[in-house]
Amino acid sequence: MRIATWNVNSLKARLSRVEQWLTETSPDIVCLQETKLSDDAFPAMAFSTLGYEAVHHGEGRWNGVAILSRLGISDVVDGFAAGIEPDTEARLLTASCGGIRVATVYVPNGRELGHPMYHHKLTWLARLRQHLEATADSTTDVVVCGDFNVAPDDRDVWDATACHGGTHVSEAERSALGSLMEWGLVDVLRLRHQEPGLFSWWDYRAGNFHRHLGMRIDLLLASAPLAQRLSWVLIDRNARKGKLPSDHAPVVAEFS
DNA sequence: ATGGTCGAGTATCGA
Repeated sequence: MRIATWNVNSLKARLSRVEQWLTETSPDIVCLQETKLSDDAFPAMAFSTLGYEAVHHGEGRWNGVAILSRLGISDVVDGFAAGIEPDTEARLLTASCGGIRVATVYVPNGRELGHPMYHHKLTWLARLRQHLEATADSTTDVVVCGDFNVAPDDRDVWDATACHGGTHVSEAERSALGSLMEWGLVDVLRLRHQEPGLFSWWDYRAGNFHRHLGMRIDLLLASAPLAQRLSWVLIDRNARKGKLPSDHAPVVAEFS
């Protein structure tokens, strides 16, 4: 079973590249973020043609998340589970696909340290943990993947000194991500690859991609029993190259 | 020269 996550930075602008990538990569389950589409504008037919059922939770101009599956889709939840303070934005979508509880997440960026949106980011991550507690239990295989807007440790940024003092690397953000993972999730890329410099996002500006100035902020987290079935995992840098790329590369993992 | 580019939409804002 092959599972992928990709922040596409506008599915409208990226559709032809996404279609091409799906054909080449053949994932069974795909989590998308930043579709920037309303539900009405979501191109379900394009994915159906490629063999995917799809669900989308969007708002139009910003945010927007989707799940594509070749293994069926059921028990869909838009946003946080009942009983948790609702999100005013479309950043979370959960569904069951082929026996796995799958959540696609687009964590708030945070803007800058101390900004109201930074505090919102921290509480959002705490609510995501509550959501997992409400929507899955220890007997369920779970995947939580997407754009976390947090680099888990200093190996995950091009220069820890240069990044210090900004968002994505603060202790509070890393701690909030850690709390989420303590629910019982494993960062599967680090099961196979320990080296620094494995990035999933590069700013469009200043030729950062070609200068290797990036961060690993797109994570594929799996519950421990599922993580033990990991066959391989990679970040597909090739998808960041060429014409009209997203500023994020997909992360793909294969489970036996 | 302390920016640099995208994508939303059409003036700026968000990332």
